[in-house]
Amino acid sequence: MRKLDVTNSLGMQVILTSKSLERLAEVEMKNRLSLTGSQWKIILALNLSDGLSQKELAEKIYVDGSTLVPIMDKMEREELVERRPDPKDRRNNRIFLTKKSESVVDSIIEIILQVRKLAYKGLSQEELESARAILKKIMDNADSVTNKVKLD
Amino acid sequence: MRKLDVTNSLGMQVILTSKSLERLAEVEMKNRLSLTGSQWKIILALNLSDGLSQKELAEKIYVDGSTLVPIMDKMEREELVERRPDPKDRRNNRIFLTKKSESVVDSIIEIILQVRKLAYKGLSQEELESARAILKKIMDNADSVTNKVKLD
DNA sequence: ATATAACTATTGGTATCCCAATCATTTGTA
DNA sequence: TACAAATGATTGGGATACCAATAGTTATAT
Repeated sequence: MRKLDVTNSLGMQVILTSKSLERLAEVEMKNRLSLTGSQWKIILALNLSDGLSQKELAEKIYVDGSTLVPIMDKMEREELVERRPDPKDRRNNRIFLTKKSESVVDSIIEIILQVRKLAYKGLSQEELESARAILKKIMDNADSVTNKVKLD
Repeated sequence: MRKLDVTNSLGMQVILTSKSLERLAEVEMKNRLSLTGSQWKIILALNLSDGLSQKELAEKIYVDGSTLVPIMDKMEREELVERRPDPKDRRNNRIFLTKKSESVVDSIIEIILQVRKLAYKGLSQEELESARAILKKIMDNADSVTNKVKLD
């Protein structure tokens, strides 16, 4: 019987660190802004480029289009976003931030900066940038196999 | 209105790379072994140390104890694991692999090695190890906050 | 111009995932 | 020893996530 300890592998470390970071951010976003894990990402994405279609938004936050549907339903009920029909192509929904969600953007950014400060303690800018570049390569390798992302 | 593009940050890259790797592994595990994302991790963990309690197993794969309950229910129905009462402490379930799950361990390991080969293409051992160490520090930083100290 | 293909959003089904609360058991303490 | 505190598994509630299939719309082919 072969044995393989994945505990100390890079792949597993990526997965575990991802969970840690998501948890850390989510605790603060929930306690201080009552936002869920995907809501703050969506608000930030729309703050950068309002009026994305649902498909474009899904790609930005890297989830399947169908995952976004119930999330948008809820955010619309909570008046955090607005779905408007695209006059040029009636298949599309165009998503826009509301005044209510725009008012929390600054707080979201503050929390993210605070999370970074905590998470990156004891690490240099060079280390962080080097890790980021390595992870980017790994993601591109993986995606090119899964075909999730077209190669530009 | 402040703007913050998290797209190219290390934190977001960790989260995205994690998703990419999980998807890549899951496609293979599902197509070839009909195993879900958590099932193969659980089988590997038990293959290293059979007879863990549910709590210990949850910690190994870094999920909440309650998350594990329906997963163990299903794996027990599918005869992939067995829950046995702990005679020394009747609060514990001790989890053991079945013959059926032991028979797929080698295939799981093969798939993981194959995934690594694909994902790490073009990267040196030094780069991989350096990235792993940096992520470990970040995880420890994040966990120390989530588990002990309050952010404010 | 019409049939077909491609595309966007949605639905239904299944699987994870967390937190808070609860039950049974064990440990710690007065 | 009795009784409170801690612990492990579970349940219930809410959220996220994928895939496959569908409806409606637009693009493309004959």
